[in-house]
Amino acid sequence: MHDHPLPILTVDVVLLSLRDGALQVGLTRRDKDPFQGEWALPGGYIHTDTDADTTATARRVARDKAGLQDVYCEQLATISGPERDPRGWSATVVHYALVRGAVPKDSPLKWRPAAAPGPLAFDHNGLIAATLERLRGKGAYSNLPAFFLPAAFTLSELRSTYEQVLGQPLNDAAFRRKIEESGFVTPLPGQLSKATARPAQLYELTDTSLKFSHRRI
Amino acid sequence: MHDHPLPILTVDVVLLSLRDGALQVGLTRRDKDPFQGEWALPGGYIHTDTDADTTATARRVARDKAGLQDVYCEQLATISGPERDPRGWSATVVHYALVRGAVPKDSPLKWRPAAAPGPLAFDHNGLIAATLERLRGKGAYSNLPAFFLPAAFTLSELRSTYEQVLGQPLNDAAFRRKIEESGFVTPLPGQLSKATARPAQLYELTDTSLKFSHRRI
DNA sequence: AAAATAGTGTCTGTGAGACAGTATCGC
DNA sequence: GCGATACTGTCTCACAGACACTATTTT
Repeated sequence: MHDHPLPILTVDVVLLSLRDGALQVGLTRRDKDPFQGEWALPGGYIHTDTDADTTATARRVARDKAGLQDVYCEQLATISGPERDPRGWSATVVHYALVRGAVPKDSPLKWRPAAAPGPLAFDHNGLIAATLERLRGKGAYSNLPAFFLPAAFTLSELRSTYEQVLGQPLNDAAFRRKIEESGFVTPLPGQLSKATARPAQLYELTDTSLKFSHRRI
Repeated sequence: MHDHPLPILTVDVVLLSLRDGALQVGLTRRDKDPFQGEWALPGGYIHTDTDADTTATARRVARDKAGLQDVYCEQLATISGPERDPRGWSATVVHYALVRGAVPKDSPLKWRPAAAPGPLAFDHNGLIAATLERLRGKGAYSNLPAFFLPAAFTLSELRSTYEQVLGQPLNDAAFRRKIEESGFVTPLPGQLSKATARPAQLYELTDTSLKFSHRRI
């Protein structure tokens, strides 16, 4: 059929969560060689008997290795080469997954700041950096950052989330205008948050799928 | 090492060229099963002894199967699943490659309109459609469309290229303003095109690598 | 001169940023 | 009342589209 050996093919998942006002990435400790004992992104092999595609593999990894059911998962890119894995020529289909709301207390992962996760196995530091860059690019024109929030949220929380994802402060009045006109969110009638000062209107995502805006948020 | 069989991993290339005022895609006829005799994207297996990564594989395919040396090549995505190849669970790392200038006369490929390439093997129609979508998205904010042009070009040719890629007409005055301010191109001093009417200033790309603009072109 | 393409100047509407001002809570 | 957070109204500047206008070539 073919006269070239197939490369090692894996799926790695950059699990991201918004916690303590900063993007955090979920890491696991490797229990086998190569890089045994070092921190790494959760990942695994494709189960050709059950996985519908590599995104299904990523979802399975998030569920089985991290206990996370409710994530927004998307493919980032495939990174490959002869040197990145000591076992030989390898390719990894990298996905990123945004955790909705707070991370469960019993999460088996270690959560580290995504901007400075510490030294990791393989080229995983680079994969996280590439994910953050993609997130910044896509987040400025879509409802992607809202996938970090629980079902109901205030516009102040939403703006703060966009600021964390985009890495820059946003003008409050302009943000409200643009979000209003984007149609990304719908107010929950009568529901107000119980904040420390004046209560704020609660909103939910109009559509929980990825939506784009023709304007920059 | 692992108890799951490795999927079939290939690299497919969506070769694109601007010809006769429309985007054309380069196709090859399959000489073996599956889909023997049908039209398909050029592709192949990774040569783990020589290829530095999957983009190197794509460049090698463009060179050996299409005779194209001077292409801009970039990864699109990895498409995978149990059904897309009758031989079993497979993944293909799709790249797209933009051919600079005219296609050589002796190109062994058949060139078909990218918007309507006819029925193709595997899921290759979908891969072409996804490439066109990516091209539209990326082309509106970058110098990507200019990679279809030869080294020297006029602003009218550049605008026409952007219009082909974006699929919509562009305002001439606004286009000149935006291109001017983007810094994407540099005038070639004294050189003028020998067009049918008034000669036009010739330009070249300031930087032949992919550059982004903060404004929409 | 007419046709054709290249290139410029100017008006206008839209939208983003800035920021002051108002509203509603806890204390 | 005061502080804090939520929200709104308005001004201004930047920029995109429209389009008329000028410029330079071939025929």
